[in-house]
Amino acid sequence: MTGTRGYHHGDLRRVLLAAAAEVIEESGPAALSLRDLARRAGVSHAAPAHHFGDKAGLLTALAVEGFDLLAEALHAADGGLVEAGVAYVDFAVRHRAHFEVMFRPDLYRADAPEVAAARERSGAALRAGVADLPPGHGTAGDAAGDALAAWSIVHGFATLWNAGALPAEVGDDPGTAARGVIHRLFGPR
Amino acid sequence: MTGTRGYHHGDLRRVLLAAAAEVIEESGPAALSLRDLARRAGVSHAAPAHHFGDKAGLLTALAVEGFDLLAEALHAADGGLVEAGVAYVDFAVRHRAHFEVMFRPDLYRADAPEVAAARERSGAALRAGVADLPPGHGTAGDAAGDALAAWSIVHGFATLWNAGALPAEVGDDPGTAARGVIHRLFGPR
DNA sequence: ACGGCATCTTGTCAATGCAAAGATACGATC
DNA sequence: GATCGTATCTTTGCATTGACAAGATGCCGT
Repeated sequence: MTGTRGYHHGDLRRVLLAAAAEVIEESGPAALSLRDLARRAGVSHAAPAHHFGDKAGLLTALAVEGFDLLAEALHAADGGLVEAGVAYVDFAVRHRAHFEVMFRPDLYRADAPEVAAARERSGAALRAGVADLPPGHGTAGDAAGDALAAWSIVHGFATLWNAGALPAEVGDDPGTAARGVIHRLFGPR
Repeated sequence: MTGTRGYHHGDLRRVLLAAAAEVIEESGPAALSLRDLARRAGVSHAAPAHHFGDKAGLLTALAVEGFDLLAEALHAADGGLVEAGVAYVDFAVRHRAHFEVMFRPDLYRADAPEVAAARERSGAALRAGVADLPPGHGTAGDAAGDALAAWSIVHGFATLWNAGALPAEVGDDPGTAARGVIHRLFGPR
């Protein structure tokens, strides 16, 4: 099914998305070339256009996939807001390419309905994590504010980590480092 | 001095950097074209290469300029860690193009010595803000941890704001919204 | 068997980044 | 003030890319 050699590739769409993620992870979105992806997949240079229309179309598909993976990761993280935050950072590091594209609206069609739907799914997962917050945590029960602060701190940490902007003393395990940071917001005092 | 017409432009380097920032602000770094910048400046398409070598060189210069502007903004923000954080967010929104490039190492030569120096200048400014933190703020005097948490939350908020990822309820003034978020970390309880 | 349709290919064009080689003017030195 | 070195800018050329158009191939249902 997947190893085909004939005229029809059979799995091109998935292969192209995976190759795109690989390239972006190694060299960033700027180095992405549709023709290079086609070469890697062993198809003609115009084959990707059929599945995604253009470059923005491919990145749109990648963003949708990313938002869905994120929603899944957040749902899987049982253990309150702190663990959801760790899962967020973990996702950003493990799926660096998806994460990078997702929050770069100039690279894809961020207003596409499929994107909005996928984004909403992960947004709901995030809010569910905040709802688990035990009341009386210092903040005056402002759930929206809590969510914004939590989102900001994990998103910022993940972004800085991926950008290589953090000093070496932070360590080499993003999960534990993230936990320490998140505890300053919502953890035990 | 600046309105030259002759063979020599006289101010090309600055004009190109300004035009680049403008283009990036409007359409993102992916839409940046050296030839387009040259057209805007009224020079030949190869003129930019002389000043910056290549595209990465231009973005390197933009990143250096950005780190210096950030250091300046942080120094100017007297009023403790909270105000420094607000200044950080304010910088990211006002100089969105610089900010975007600064934390995208794949776009420029992040290992260039001029970049490291400029980055260190803004890093020192950030740490100076953290040192102002009154002790006994809940955290056990872990300055490095405080700095990391503070940097993460303001960087994340700024990034999400610029990406247009935040819901409309947050409002339209990044400064006040940021203040609310930062207060959850270090503000009065 | 046949026809519709999704999939993939070939060919083409404008735009871009980069490099090489040449033209022009500024400024220091005499 | 003339001359020479050099920084600045232009012209030309080439490989790569994204996007489009038209055609080839094979799967699938009728």
